[in-house]
Amino acid sequence: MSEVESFFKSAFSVDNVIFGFDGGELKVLLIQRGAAPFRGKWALPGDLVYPNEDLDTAAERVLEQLTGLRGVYLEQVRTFGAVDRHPLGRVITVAYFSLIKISDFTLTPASFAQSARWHTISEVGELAFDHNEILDICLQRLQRKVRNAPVGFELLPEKFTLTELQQLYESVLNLPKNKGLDKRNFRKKILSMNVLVECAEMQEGVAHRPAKLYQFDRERYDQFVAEGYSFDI
Amino acid sequence: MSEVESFFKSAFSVDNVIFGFDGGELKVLLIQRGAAPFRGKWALPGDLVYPNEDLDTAAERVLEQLTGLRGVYLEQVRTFGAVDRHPLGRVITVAYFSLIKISDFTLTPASFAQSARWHTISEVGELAFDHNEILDICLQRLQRKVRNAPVGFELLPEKFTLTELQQLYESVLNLPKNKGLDKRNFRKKILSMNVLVECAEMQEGVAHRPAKLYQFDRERYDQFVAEGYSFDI
DNA sequence: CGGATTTGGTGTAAAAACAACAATAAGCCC
DNA sequence: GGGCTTATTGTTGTTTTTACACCAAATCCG
Repeated sequence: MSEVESFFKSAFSVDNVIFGFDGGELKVLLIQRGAAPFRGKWALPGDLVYPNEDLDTAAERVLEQLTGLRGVYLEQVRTFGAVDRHPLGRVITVAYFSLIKISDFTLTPASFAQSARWHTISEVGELAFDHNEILDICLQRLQRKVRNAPVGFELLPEKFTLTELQQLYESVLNLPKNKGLDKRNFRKKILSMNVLVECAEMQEGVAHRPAKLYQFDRERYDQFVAEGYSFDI
Repeated sequence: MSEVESFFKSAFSVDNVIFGFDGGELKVLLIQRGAAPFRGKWALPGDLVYPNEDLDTAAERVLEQLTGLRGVYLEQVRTFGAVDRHPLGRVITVAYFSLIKISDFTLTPASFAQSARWHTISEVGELAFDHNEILDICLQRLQRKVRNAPVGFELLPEKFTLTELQQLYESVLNLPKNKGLDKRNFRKKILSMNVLVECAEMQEGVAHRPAKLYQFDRERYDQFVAEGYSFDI
């Protein structure tokens, strides 16, 4: 223990809250710890930052090693630095959240090794370290962010239906099933922003009337932003 | 240099963007560096975090040592950790901003020693390290925050006029003098929130019609928040 | 003392945004 | 074809936002 203590005299790490959206629900990717402390407990994926590595790079690395994904949405949220947050020494951690299209997620050797698994937010139990607090803060940040920036699309496939988009918002914002958003008003609002383009294709393989597919038009959005527009739901 | 290098092998610091409001303008408190690197350059007040000190505590300490103030508004903003941000080694820094009533500010020995001085935002030149970037990010954060939380009052004296409050918003949000907020609409909006109470006193010593003084009623605000209200300007 | 100067304080009407609400359409399954 | 399931669409009343101009109260100065 004392060697470990000396190694951990003062270090910094990144932890990554990886959100995904599947089956109409917001999920978070957790790993099961294989070593002490908190062996066997679920935790946020994270790692120490290498001496010659930028913080963002470290967060990207953690994400890529676990999911195989690069270039996805990643945002720093806050740094957690309580003196006693790590039982083996002083470790402050910089928390990030990332948004991935869950269908792109592929199991990597690291995800096997760490028994990574998607958890519905509500079914997350007691996590290692202060990871419950970190998850909580990151979720709040996502909830704010999704309302004033078009980041929701990062969680959906390229082409999606308006119903899927609405379910995404209801799930992220944790709105009760019945007391959710009004379908007509939601469509009116999102379409009036002019950042969605209608694809030629329709939904396939469903046992009911197929819906139109839409895509987010980032170029047009960027142009609106340059003109002073601000996304708001 | 090499001893310094070994000391700075890996460390973390806090930097504090201290905002004040005076003469109708938003100001930031900077210090002039007395030692290398960047000797003589203006910089944000900051310090290394002690081994047994929480991050927030370190930020409070930096603030108190420089201004003599405790218990003022303080918020963590972001952590800056580019590998080369500090010329002598790896130092990541956690940026905070704080809001103080500039009239409460008293020069401490530390402020003399560090030649602390208030700078108007627009007249801030090139700062040490990556402090221009930090200042910029913190200012953006303040601009967002001031619109959806009642933090503006932290910059004003206990009792203030509605004109002062409006000037505060215009200054923080950097609105052009003439194309600012509409006086009537601003008053209507802020008063309709019911979080200001009219004092019995009036403004004194002005060479024109004196204005009513108001106070922010935090209790009432907290109660509204508990009921689901959200501040928004 | 009276007029000039300066800032404080107030209301209304038009436009836009928001909220509430339900009936028809299009495909699949049998 | 009939039943099932989800998709799609408009209107109306209410609230919120915006735009806009005049009188009031105090000091200053002649």
